Amino acid sequence: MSKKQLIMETALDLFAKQGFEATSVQQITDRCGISKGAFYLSFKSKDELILALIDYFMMQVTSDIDYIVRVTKDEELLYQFYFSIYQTFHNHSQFAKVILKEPSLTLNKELILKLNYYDKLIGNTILMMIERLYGEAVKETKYDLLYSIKGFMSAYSQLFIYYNIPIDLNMLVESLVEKTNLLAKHTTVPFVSKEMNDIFQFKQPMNEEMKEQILEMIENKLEEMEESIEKESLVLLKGQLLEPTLSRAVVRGLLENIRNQPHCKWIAYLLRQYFE
Amino acid sequence: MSKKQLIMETALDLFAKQGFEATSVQQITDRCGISKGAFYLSFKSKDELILALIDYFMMQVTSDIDYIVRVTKDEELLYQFYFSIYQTFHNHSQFAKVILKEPSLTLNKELILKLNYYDKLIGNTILMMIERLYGEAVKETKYDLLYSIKGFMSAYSQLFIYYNIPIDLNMLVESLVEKTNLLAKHTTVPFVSKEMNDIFQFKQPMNEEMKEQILEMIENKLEEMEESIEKESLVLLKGQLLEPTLSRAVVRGLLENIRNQPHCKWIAYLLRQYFE
DNA sequence: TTGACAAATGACTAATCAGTCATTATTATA
DNA sequence: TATAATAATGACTGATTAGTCATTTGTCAA
Repeated sequence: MSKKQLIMETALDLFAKQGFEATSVQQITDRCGISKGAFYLSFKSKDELILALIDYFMMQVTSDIDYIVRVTKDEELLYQFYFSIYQTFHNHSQFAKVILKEPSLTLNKELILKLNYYDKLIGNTILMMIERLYGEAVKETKYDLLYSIKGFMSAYSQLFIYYNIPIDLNMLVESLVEKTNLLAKHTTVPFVSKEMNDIFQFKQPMNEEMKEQILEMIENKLEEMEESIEKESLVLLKGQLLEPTLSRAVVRGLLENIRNQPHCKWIAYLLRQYFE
Repeated sequence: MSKKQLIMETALDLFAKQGFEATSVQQITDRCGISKGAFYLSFKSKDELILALIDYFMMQVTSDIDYIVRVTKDEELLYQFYFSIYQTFHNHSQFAKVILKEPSLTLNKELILKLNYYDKLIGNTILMMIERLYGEAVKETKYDLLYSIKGFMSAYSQLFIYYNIPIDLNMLVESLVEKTNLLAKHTTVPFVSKEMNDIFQFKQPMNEEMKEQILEMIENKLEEMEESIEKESLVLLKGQLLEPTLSRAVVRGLLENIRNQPHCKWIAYLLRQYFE
């Protein structure tokens, strides 16, 4: 494990237990068995550490959910969606604690923006799922459905983030699927309008700047990769980004190729957004 | 306004903006136009201040909701319930920010216990409402309904706590009433069981110790009250607490008498719990 | 073995902040 | 008005902590 990763995992544990502000850099480095100075070789500041933590986990979560929504067939989608959400909460419960408990951290505007940004991305994915599953039927109420789903996620997550109760995940998910379907099929009174939702999630359309960012990420990634199918795929995708020549099917296949390369999930997610 | 109150309101603003840890006592006292020493005449420590803030607001909220649930007739109950919740969020949005953003505050176990305590009380009130409205029909699913309602509360509260969007409160409430009724009437797959819920909300039955506490509060209150119907009512209620002689109807009336006396809401709430 | 480079150290600095207390100001009382 | 009692002050203390940097340790290639 790299030093950076060691610091991140150690810090995560401590933040989950004590909170961000109450955890000193000294405490982190003591626990890691390294010196304080070594910490500053990996991170420019303590703030940079928490931002890195958020990126590290939220990228995973966001791209996982997006992938599920895109590849799962309709009949199983809602089930798989909730299943993946709660599995993630379970696998990364330490991180979930930090996020759910500490959206304050008012010191840092950047942090709030970051959390907002990922919340927006996940919201868009959920909306996409709602539209696919229920179509025109929920035209008026889809934003309410989005908020209801978010409500279910937060209310039920508390149940097993703080306590280690053995959970029948299948039962939980079945229960939420039923509730979601009920609301989708019978709700008639809308409250959240498109405009209201947009105030929070004003769309950031993919633009040239974004393209540059993706390109840069790909190039960094390519440098550290060894020759392989994955690398070849990424090279082709880079070409497609610069000048679109490949068919949609080929692109889809190439994305599938790189998806399971560690750290490539996020690039795959961004490219998927860009190409559509 | 008393000095204590001035400090509490000033601190609330600052905590809502900057968070608890990031706000220094100096900052609070500067804003109040008093010295740092004066702060410590009103509060033993900074921690005591946040605990006092939580008590001050949560007592109001808890007793308000409980009152609504007890006096509103079934047909309007759900509407009035949500209406009161969101009105409270709106009126005390600064406080809501502190609470919703800062359930961490990991320094202080006492604080977490306190928040848990009020959450439990409110949960019990909501459960009482659910049982009254839907009865046996939701025997299996009432705890899920409780979590769904909590989910709605938190998801929708975000909408207008952080942004000052003009809100059609009536529409919001209608929309949540419909959702709640839908879930209550059609949910068949339960997930949260009584036992699971009890792990969080293990009942603290009213006991002798509680009785002593209420008595002490009443006596403190009586000292600062002037002769009035309210004082007379409170004296009678104190008698009833020591030795029950009055009829239920009389007790109910007396409680109604003191309910609107400032600061008596909480005593009324506790007495209501005790007498039933 | 030597020397050059990089990695790691931890004592130190400067800043912050909760809480104290000797002193001063204000108010109530006689 | 004089005296006592109470309220308020703010400089100070001690503790903590983010971040720095001169020094040491480790690692190679020559």
